[in-house]
Amino acid sequence: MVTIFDVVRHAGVSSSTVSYVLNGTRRISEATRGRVLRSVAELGFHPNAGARTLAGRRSHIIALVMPLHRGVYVPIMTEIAISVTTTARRHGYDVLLVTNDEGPEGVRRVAASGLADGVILMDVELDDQRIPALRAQGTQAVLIGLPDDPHGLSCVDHDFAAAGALCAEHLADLGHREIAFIGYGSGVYQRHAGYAERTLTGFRERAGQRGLRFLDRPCEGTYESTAGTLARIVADRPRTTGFVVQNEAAIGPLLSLLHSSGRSVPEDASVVALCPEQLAEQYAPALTAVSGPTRELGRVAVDQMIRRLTDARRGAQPEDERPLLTPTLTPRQSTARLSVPKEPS
Amino acid sequence: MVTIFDVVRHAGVSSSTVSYVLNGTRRISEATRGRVLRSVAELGFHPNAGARTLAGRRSHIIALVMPLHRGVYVPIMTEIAISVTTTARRHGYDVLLVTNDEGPEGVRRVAASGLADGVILMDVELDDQRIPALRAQGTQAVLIGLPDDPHGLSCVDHDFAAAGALCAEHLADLGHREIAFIGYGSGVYQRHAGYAERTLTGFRERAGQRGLRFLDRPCEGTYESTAGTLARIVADRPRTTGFVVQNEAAIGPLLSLLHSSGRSVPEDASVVALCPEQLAEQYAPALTAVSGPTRELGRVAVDQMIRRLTDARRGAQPEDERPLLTPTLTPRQSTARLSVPKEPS
DNA sequence: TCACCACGTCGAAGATGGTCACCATGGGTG
DNA sequence: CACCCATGGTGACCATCTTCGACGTGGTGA
Repeated sequence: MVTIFDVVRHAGVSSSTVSYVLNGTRRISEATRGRVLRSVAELGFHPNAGARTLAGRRSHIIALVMPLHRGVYVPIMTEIAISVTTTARRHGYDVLLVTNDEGPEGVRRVAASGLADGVILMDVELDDQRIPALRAQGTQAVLIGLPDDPHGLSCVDHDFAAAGALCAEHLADLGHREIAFIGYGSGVYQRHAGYAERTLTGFRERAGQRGLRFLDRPCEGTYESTAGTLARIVADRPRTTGFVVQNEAAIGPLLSLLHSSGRSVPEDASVVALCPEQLAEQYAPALTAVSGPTRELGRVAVDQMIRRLTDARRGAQPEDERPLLTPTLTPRQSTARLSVPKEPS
Repeated sequence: MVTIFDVVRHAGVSSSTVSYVLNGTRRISEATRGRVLRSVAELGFHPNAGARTLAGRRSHIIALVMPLHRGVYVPIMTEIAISVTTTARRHGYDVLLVTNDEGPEGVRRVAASGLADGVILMDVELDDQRIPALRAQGTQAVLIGLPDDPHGLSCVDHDFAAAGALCAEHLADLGHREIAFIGYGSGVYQRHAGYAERTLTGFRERAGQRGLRFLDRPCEGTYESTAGTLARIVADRPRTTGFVVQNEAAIGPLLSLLHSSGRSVPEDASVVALCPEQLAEQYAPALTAVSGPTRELGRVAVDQMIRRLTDARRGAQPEDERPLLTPTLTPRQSTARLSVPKEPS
């Protein structure tokens, strides 16, 4: 094993100098710095993680707590995890993957043992049980999602209300007057996943402002449930020409159902999806979709965490931030101007 | 911060006893054990990770190296990551998420610093650059996938050949004589992802044994490329009645293309997908699919790692294992007996 | 020319919180 | 009485960071 003293000998400096160079703790002349770095590279020195953690009282590790539910859109979570990891690396941190099956105890363990310097929580529920645990430990935390009471921690999330509003706006611009909103299964709403509600709220509000008639229906996302949902929508509001789908699993079924019921997209019905670009492009026709900057979510979360950690190390009270990331609507082939107005004036 | 000495005072024992109880290193009488555990629980003691790592010369952390490619089937990777994490926890290990953008250097860093006791590699290429780095460090490693030269490390993978064979078998049993195999885009084969080749080999072999005529075509998975692939298949072999799809992204396009070209599934064409159950169930009709036990993959990888680590700690040479997990075919609505034989005898 | 200062580096002494090889004790056994 | 087993205690590490007084060097102002 290569230790710091091997570097000390090889570079002809003291161990404190090596430490200073590697941690950037103090100004070191460019010449010495270069010599040390060359020795480090040549010997393949990597400071022992345990010793560094113990002596420095920080682990250079951020814990990322991932949800386990099926039904959450997994690739999104993964994309966030990856952007968290790469961003963390850029700041010299590694990422510990923690699953949620340990519940609040997992968070407590990771924080209390000093395994991680901070915790990033994904898929936050409105009254999340892990938050009090985090507060009690005095651990730095960043949430991806918005809980009821976020004091003492930073949050970041998509601006779901804006996303919902964008959908209404776009369909209104295209002349549609009657819209149906196809949401998630009731389980998602019961889990108090705020994003579902906020999207709906944003949609409703803007739809109201634009004078649209609208209907919203939960949907489990299976073929059968989507069929049922669509049937009820058509029964209640036969003149519906615009569809907003939030449940990604329902998109496929919805398209085939529309097709098989003789309505072609976008001539007879426009469909806006709330889903990642990648998914939207896979359908035929390609879907007009509203999506938030997923990778950004992870990046911002880590940046906030780094800020909190450096603040805390300086003895300052970290500032609670709460940015919302703006989604964008990308028009594709699934929406079109209402060509034959159902209500000629 | 609660240290082991707080427990020592509270329970009235020595620090080694506390350590022994917590690590199960040694027999401790039931009475003492209970007293210690009660104190630990009462004080909320969690051994300091850094100190434990330094003193014990092991971190209780397993590094999991994840690929970054888009286009690989992400949810599978995620499912593996989750099963790795939960299994590791059952053995008292945590999981460090390492992305592949650091390349072999990432693996080297994590191993040389003692940050992780072992490394699990996903998405292994045939001549993977990270493997020599691992060998040089003398780090314990388990690969998910099969490289060219796996000596000195354990591997686990699906039995892709068996999966390919199952597809051929099933279609042959149903009376189909002409089959088309729709593979991944050429990029996947160029990356030397062994699984694509092995599936194809298994399929070809069994198809040959069963006297099937078959055709295999790569496919990028977009709507356009799938359309092109299908057109060429129909042109070359108009009597094709069975389809095997390995590229999950091509499934949706394939189904709509078959539909729009007037062939209904399964009456006119049978489709077998090589994909996870979850995905297969989302289509209409639900797909007959061959899938391997994804979670099992992560579980087995971790179990192998644990075995290697305990062997190595005992001074024994860890045994290289190389199990292949058997896939299963689940019949659903997308395959049927060929009802109107094209070649009446 | 000399006192003084700022800068960069050294060296050595803790501090960090557990682990584990080795040792001590005490009661039972042949 | 010698020996052994079961149990629990003692203390030497583990490898780095941090801190702090000291020191050499070159520049500055009197």
